[in-house]
Amino acid sequence: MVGIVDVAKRANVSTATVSRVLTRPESVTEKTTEKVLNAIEALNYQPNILARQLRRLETKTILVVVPDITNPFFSKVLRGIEAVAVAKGYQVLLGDTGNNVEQEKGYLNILQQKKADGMVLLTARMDATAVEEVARSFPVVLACEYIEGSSIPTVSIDNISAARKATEYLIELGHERIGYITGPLDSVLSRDRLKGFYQGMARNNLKVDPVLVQEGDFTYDSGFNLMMKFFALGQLPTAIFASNDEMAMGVIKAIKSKGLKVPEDISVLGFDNLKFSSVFEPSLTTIAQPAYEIGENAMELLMNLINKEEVKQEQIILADKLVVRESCRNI
Amino acid sequence: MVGIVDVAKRANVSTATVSRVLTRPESVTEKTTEKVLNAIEALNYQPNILARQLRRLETKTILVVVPDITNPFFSKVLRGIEAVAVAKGYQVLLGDTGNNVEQEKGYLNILQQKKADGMVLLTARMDATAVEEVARSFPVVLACEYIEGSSIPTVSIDNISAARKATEYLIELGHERIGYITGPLDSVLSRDRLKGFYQGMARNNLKVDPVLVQEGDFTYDSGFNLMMKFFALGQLPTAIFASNDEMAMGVIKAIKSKGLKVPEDISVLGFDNLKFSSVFEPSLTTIAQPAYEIGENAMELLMNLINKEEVKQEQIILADKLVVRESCRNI
DNA sequence: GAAAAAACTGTAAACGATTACAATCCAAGT
DNA sequence: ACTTGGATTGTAATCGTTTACAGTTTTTTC
Repeated sequence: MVGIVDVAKRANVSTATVSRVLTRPESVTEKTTEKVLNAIEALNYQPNILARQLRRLETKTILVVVPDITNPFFSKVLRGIEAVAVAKGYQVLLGDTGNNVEQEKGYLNILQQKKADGMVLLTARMDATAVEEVARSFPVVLACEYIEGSSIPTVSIDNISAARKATEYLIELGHERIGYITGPLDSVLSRDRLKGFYQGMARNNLKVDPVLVQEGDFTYDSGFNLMMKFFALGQLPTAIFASNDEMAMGVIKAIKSKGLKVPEDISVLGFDNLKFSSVFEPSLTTIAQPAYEIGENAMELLMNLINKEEVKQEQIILADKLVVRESCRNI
Repeated sequence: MVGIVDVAKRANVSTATVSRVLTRPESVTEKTTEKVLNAIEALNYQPNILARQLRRLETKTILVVVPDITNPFFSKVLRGIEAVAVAKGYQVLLGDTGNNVEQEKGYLNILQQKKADGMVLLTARMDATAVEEVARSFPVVLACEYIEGSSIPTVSIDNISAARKATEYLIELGHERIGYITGPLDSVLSRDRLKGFYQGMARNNLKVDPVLVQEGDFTYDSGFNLMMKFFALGQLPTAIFASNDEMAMGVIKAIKSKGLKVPEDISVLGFDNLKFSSVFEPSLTTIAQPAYEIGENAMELLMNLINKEEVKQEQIILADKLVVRESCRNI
């Protein structure tokens, strides 16, 4: 292994000078710079980042905790994060929890052990106090999710208003008997969307039939199964609002499997605007989240925290958008 | 920041002992262990991993270079990698290249600078010699892709035989005039699948019409556009083999847009078996790759390299599978 | 040309753990 | 009681950089 001392020896300078050539070239003569660079070249020297990190007490690494990397929505957020991270000279350490709360907790340690300079959480199902505890001493930002009553910086859309908007869109189309399929209710995000649904109904003086509100888990299968459950119960709604696109697709498949048509017989509305949602038949009317931008913003927020710059805005709310396609129509 | 010396002081032992309690508890008395643990507890001490890493010259981190994390196939491979990585006490550093060859090269440095103990590449479009150079001094394994004539350990399916098998399936169904849409031809993987297609045709004494072989880039749009090109050229094939599912969907959309039906008028075959492929209408007949297992195997191979264990098998070929659904039928 | 200022370079102490080696302790064997 | 040897523990070197501070050289100024 060739180290800085080897370079220093070969170039006939001190290790300090070598280090300076690498980190603050303007502080050293052109002549010495050249000598040093030659030596580096000749020896094919690569500084050991670990040593630098230890000395500087920073890792230039951030940890991203994702509930499921396989979910295209999250991977898009992740990409936004990664893009600005590398632009700022940071690397991304990946923490996929597989939707497992225990693993989620485990990743908190990585921060405390100084293996990363900061963390962005795309999931916050674990003990809120544990997160807050860590956030007190280390840079942490939440993306997509948030923790109620916490002051941890957050970037997300306004799930409540988005769901309300979508619900009211269905109501405008003349639907009154609307079914709703939630995400897992241990996440605030799911609860917020549900809240938005209730608000939309209430504002228009419509009653929500409790049997038409069912808890799913964001998977295609749960959408399919819950729709089948609606069929089994008799009493169909005229429209279904599924709290993500994947479940919406399951719902539609279930409807088709009964020989009915979407949107002619039942309208279906999704949430996320996956790439595939426009390809699906019928193409999905859905709420689009700016996934990539959420990632970018989260990372920028984190950079501010890490650099102890003033954080102007602690809660960034990005705009969502209702994308109207074919899966909903007036009654 | 509370360090090991603080703990040592409070427990009235040396730093060496504290370290031992943490790393080899069996080498220290029960009584002292307890004292130390108490002190650790009281001070809420977390060892600084950087320091340990520097001393041990290992990072317990591996780098995964992915062409596009947003692609569900790659994210599934990644998940397989991550799962065995964390099981073995390693973390995953993510390198998304955005299909950009320059960025790909950049990630090689991370290894050389010792920020990771090893690397798995899910893409190998860059200069083969550069990769080999790095692989000589550091643990590297390739997954999905491979480098021709190189001895870098690899895990993938046999793309040639898989594509040949798929082609022959179409031929069995009676198709003779078959179109093929390749992936980007700067990747071996794409060239292999193309080779398999040619082989399948040749074995059955069928001529390949050169205009029916077009280069795509694995995106939905390229599938759509190339199919439209086939229409524009007149002279339609009776079946299209697209070298991934996303393009196959584009192809099908294009066919439908012309008022034709799949598979009644034209059969379409894909490759990858994405989650959505079974939901798509018609559901796709396709080649299934064991994405998760590829990831697992790659990581296990890498572990062997890192631990300098003997690597029994340098090239692991996993089984692919033709999944027959609705998008192809006999002529 | 000497003094002062500026620019550059070198010495050595960090960073915070691990671990080779030395020192000590303690029980068992004589 | 006195070795002996194994089990614990402590001392201090070490990993490979960065950087405060000191020392040296060069440039500027009068």
